[in-house]
Amino acid sequence: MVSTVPPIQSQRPAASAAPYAQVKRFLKAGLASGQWAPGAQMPSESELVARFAVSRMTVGRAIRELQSEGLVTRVQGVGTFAAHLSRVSSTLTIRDLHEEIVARGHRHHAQVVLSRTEAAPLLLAQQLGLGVDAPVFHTLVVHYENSVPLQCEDRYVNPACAPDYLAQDFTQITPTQYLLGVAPLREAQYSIEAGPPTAQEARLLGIANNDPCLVVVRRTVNRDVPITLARLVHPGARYQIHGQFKP
Amino acid sequence: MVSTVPPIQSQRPAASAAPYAQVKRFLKAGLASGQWAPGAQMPSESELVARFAVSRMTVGRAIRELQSEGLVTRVQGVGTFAAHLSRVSSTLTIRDLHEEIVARGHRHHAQVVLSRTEAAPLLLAQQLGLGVDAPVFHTLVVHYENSVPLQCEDRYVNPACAPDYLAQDFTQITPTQYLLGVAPLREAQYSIEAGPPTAQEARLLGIANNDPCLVVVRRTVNRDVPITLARLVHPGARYQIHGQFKP
DNA sequence: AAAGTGTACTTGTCTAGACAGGCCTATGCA
DNA sequence: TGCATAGGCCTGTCTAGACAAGTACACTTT
Repeated sequence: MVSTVPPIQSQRPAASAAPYAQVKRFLKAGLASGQWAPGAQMPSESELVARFAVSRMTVGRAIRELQSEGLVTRVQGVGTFAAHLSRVSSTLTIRDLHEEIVARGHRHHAQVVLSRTEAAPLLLAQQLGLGVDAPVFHTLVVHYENSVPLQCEDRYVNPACAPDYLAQDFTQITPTQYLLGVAPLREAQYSIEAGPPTAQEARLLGIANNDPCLVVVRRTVNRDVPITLARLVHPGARYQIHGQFKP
Repeated sequence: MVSTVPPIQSQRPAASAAPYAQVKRFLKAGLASGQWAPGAQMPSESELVARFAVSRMTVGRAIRELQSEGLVTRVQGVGTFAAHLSRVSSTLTIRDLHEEIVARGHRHHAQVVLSRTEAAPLLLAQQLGLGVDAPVFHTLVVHYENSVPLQCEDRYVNPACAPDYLAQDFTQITPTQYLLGVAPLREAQYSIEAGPPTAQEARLLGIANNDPCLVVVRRTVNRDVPITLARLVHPGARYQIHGQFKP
């Protein structure tokens, strides 16, 4: 057996994390404690290099990650500054409803109310980049969590992107899941608002005509080709979006 | 004058971006075009090193940034894989309302309906980490955009975090702005839901008692000390949250 | 056949030094 | 006084090589 060369880089004790993570933690702690008020200048890279006895690449990575998290601002030639946290931003995730329900340990089932081809009226045609009266697929599916209606999914699909869309059994696979498999997602726009349900939605969801609903309208696009436009209506009393912001 | 050493690193032509950005762009383009379907294995670091004639640190940075954007998944010892975009996630930013209105080029003004100290009931005391019947600050402010009521801000504040809270003139500075200046923000939780306004909120917002409202409940925490609990009620017809997802 | 072993490949991380370029200020000259 | 310039400090980026550690697979041994 060949004798091994003594390791140049000592192995870290399990207790302490990677050096870049330590630097990052130090800076985060200072920001959280108010040591650097918003707008204040933070230690320069070379100061941190000296303090932690690591290379500049390492502190650079730590600071760059904080920057991408929006916690610090950097100006070339000037320095690094604690960011003004004037906005609370967090990653909002809109998951497929089936996934969400199953993750809660509940049963999900769906009821297909409508599944057919229609002629696109002007507004819809514009949204999907089609001509007026061009054929579009239209489905209306109600999703249940433990037998309670939770979402009314009114969806229009561009036939060019998913020609076999209407042939699917949407009690077995959600439209979202099917479309993600068929057309890679490139871009999505959504709006979240509160509003009344339509008469049909109220009936399908088992709520009153003036019960507030959380309405998510989502439009997905792939390489400038619109794929689908969906209106997801949830009874306000049964559905909330939760989020968290944590530096 | 001392003669300069010939540069080892050739300067880049202005047209092409930094090498790490080029690698990143190449990978993004492949993901967008469907060259690597979700779950498919992507080129390894060493392949990219050979293809782009750059160092491993450079391709590593490119891939790591894609990972932090959620576009790829990496497994040590195995490889890098195109991510399943099974969830549409985007950065949701809840901005201070004043900022938001001014950014739209509109006028903002506020009306202070209530500003006083109250004794915390049980549920509120729990949320703010106080004892039952401990004093809390309570403000109720209505925000207007171009003289139309847009938000009813019902807020409770932990006096320990902002002793001078009630002395502020909230027609001049929003509670959010003041609190951000006084107590560095460390953590926020929020929920978004649709619901009816209270009778008082309906009156203040000039809407009917059963008009749907978009309600954001936000709780902010600093180093395990709760700062404030806010209920922000918006008329459903006048306020929407917009978002976008773009790799 | 089952269990262990070695090896190749992959990502994860770090270093020491280098060049590039933006910004600020002190210095010197007109 | 006003302007131009030269340092000095800062971030932005890259390199070549190294060690660490996880995974997969073929091969050997029991």
